Amino acid sequence: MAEKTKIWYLQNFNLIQGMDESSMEMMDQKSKMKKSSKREIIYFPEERSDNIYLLKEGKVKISRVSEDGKKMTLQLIGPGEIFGESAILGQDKRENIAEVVEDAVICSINRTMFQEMLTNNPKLNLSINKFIGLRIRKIQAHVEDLVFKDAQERVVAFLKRYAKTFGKKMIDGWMVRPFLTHQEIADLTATSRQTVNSILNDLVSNQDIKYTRRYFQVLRKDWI
Amino acid sequence: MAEKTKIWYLQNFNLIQGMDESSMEMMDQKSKMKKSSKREIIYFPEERSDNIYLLKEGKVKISRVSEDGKKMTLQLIGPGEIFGESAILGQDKRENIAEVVEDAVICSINRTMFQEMLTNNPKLNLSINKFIGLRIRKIQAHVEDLVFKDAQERVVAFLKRYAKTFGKKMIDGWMVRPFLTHQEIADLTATSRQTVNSILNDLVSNQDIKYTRRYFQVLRKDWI
DNA sequence: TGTTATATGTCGCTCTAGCGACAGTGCGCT
DNA sequence: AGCGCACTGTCGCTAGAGCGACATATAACA
Repeated sequence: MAEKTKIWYLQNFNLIQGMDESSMEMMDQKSKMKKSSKREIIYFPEERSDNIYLLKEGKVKISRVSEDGKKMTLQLIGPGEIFGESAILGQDKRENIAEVVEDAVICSINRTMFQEMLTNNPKLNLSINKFIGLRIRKIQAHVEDLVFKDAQERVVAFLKRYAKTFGKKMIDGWMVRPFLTHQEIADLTATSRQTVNSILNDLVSNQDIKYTRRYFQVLRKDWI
Repeated sequence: MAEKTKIWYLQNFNLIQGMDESSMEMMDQKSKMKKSSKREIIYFPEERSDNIYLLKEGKVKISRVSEDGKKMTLQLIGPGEIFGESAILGQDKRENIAEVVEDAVICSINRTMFQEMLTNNPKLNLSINKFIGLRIRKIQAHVEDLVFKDAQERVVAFLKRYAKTFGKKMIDGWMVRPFLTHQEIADLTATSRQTVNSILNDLVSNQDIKYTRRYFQVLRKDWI
């Protein structure tokens, strides 16, 4: 893997900004960059949490399965985000599944190594804390949605977030490509496939959104 | 406030174990200890996150209110636990409400001060990270419950946790005192007062639990 | 100890949304 | 081009649980 590219990637993580030169170099040397294609699993539940990951390109889905086999998606990770951070939060075993849902470039760093960098870089530590705080707030928002919002509101809230996180601004609204299947949205919003279907159709006929399998577009200006 | 007591309290926080002597002393000098009685509010939403808190005695409820005024309790904090940790996670304003629900002794530490201690004490940092990880896992478990469990299962799961966290082992099962009102349990489990009522009655007639306003007791051995 | 406020118990109505079933559609692969 | 599979669309049934209403019990406080 070309070193130049790797450093370029690294620098584009804002949390890396806090690092000093030597750590930066260490990070570059010690991290491994790898391409992973759709459906590849980065880690399973019960696996040891040995690494933390930086997602450079693509999308990764963090999910978990209940005892009776039901699926729930916790979050979608986009380019520039960290995942598997439980490794540095004192969790020895994974509880979630990390699966590549769009061809990805992922950088992995050994847990101990990262720990070490943290203690040597108060600034990096600060950035990481900020990131963790953000993550907590996201999960809490998830809880809030589940408690306060009905199915329709949850799906709409998700679509807004999806467009904001992964979309690009176009002349006629925000655009994301590709789009998800109804089932995937159902898993993300704790609803059923059929419910997602009817909600999406309502939104389309209401001219709020437009979509095919290949893209998703928000038409309403006040959505984002 | 007697200094002896304060130090004793501090030492009983396992996360404090990682600190060196001087930080320990600093913590002791710089932290403020205060008694707060039921219904007192420690912080409100929108307030600046200037402190983090250690709860020494009593119980504190972390909750939030939705735009349309509905309440949701996020967690109950017990003796020996930290709360308000968002202050060191890059969150400038509170999003939750912290309210004393049982007469409490609370120690508060300035955010900047704590930050400083963190950078000087890698071990303390590690402990804090562990604690944060635990908190994240708890919130995720909350999400999982909301998605996978029905009302009855959520209430039962909560009661188990409640007994385990706050209870003492007696001859005939785990005992907590005092108990909560049905409404409080409803807020904690995202159900309604009436539903909690009927579930609790079922559990009582099933000899799983026993309770009055003053205490709560788990009779089934396999619950904990 | 009486009075008031708060908590509990119970009923029945209503509505959301999950689920099975099955038909229709279109994407991808050879 | 054609076939098959995965995704989408629709319907109707049903269970879970929220909610209002009201009666009763218990605590709190003067």
